[in-house]
Amino acid sequence: MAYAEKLITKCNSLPHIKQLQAHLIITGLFKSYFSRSKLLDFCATTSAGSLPYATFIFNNIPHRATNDWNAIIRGLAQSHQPINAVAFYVSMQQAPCRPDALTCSFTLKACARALARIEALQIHCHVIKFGVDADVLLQTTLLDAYAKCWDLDCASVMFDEMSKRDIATWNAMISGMAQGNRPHEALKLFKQMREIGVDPNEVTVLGALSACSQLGAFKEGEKIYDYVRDHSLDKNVNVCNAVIDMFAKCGFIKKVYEVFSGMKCRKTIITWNTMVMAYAMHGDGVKAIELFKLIEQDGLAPDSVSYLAALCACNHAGLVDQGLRLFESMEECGVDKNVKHYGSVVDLLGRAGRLEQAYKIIESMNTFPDVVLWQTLLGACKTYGNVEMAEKASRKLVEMGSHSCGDFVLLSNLYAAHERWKDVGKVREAMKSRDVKKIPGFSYTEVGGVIYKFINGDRNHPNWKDIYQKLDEIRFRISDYGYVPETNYVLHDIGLEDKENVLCYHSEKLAVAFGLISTGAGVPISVNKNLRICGDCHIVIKLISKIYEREIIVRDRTRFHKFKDGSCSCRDYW
DNA sequence: ATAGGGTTAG
Repeated sequence: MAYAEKLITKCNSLPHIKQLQAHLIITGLFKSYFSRSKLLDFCATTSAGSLPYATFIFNNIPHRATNDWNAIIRGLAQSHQPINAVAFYVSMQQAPCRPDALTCSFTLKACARALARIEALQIHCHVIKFGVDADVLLQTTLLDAYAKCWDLDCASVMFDEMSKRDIATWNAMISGMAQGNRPHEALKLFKQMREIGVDPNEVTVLGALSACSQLGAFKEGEKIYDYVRDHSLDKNVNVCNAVIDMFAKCGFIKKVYEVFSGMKCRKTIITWNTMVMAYAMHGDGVKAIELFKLIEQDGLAPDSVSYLAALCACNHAGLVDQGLRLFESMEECGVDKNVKHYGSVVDLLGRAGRLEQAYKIIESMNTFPDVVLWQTLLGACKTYGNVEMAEKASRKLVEMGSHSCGDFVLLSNLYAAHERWKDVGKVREAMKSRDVKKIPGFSYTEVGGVIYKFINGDRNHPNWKDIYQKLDEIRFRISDYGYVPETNYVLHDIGLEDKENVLCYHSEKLAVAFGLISTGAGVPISVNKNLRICGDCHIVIKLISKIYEREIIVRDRTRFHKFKDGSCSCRDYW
């Protein structure tokens, strides 16, 4: 009775579904589980249906088949509470029917969304127990679930042990690596895949481009863009967005506009947001806001990310009042403010020294401020020497159980600057009593098509001695220009000499020194840092750009710094 | 019993 199944897909509201359900019951088709599960699946997984109603139907089925369970699990896996699918799967184990490959597939999808690694592992055992482990699709689902639950090592083992891999398998592994902060491995896999003759598709290049963005690997990125054009993958808007993002993060703002204006497919809000963010990162606030204003003309509505990008642009360009106006206009534009918008505006006001106003905005929030907000305010207090406000912010951070080293360093240094040594001691004690974590800083730089990674104080590079020697030379030469190390950025509890040493071997300095010794005169040096560039490095690199006559481009966590002739494109406002 | 499942940017 194929007509009933065809009718199901034509339903576009719950009353339609109910009518069809009534029809199935009257004609006796409800008992034939094919039509019934189709109805259930449609009701549980599409926007026309309703998961609660599907559950209601399910509960009224006297003899449930595997497919009935599958429909509900699939619906739950897509819901806001994917973990419920796992609970449902568990209760299915008591039912008379057996789970099949699809049951496992849907449940694994739920595990991936709920970041439930242990549960994914348990389903994996079931997959073997039920004898469906030879299924390539299911193996890929498993691999993807492990990767999404941050167990990339397990995902790799899955991948290595698979006897057959298709394009989706490669894609799952490449995107997994790219999204799991292992961009090197993502690119390695991408190359391997091409070597054995598997043709990347639009999903593959999305993962590979994302890896290039993270690494700032422009040579690799350009090659992928060539491939994209040769294979007409640029008719896919997602691919265009990823290409734009890649060029933006690799520093090629001109290319960004070229790709954007040459797009033949319809732009989405993500395209526009990527563009606004690109100009924000490059410190061109005016251009970013100009693009932001064009969004509506393109028939699209700015969303919360658009506003965040625009606020970020105001931040990086020091457009304080414009940013504030934008922030205040959000409500009437029907866009909800989230903690990131607040963070951005607190940063904006904080940098301008408007600390009281920033504090009031935090107080006015109807959601809980997060750690980052207080850290932002604390940073501004440090800059403007406001001890009282800094204590307020620090107290909040301590209450929230901060384990970040930077928070303690900021407060400690502020006390030290006001010679409140007792308080400095208290902060030191607090640091000892909790397990204060320091996120390791690292930098990438590309020389001759090879990407080198440097960690703070790193001696792993084969030429580390030359690099350190170069840094000594730099230290000597810049002191002629009146350079004094900005030891403010290091905790005041170690000797001055040690402090200078800690600063001197920051990963971005190592990368720049390596660039100086391994590239020819006048060749620009690009460095890519995972954290924000520190104040001392900022000063030193400005001087290097002057003394060594080199253009140095540093991309930090939030933006680009272009150093030339002793000054930086951020105009020391970042 | 029929079919359905995996990979996707800001």
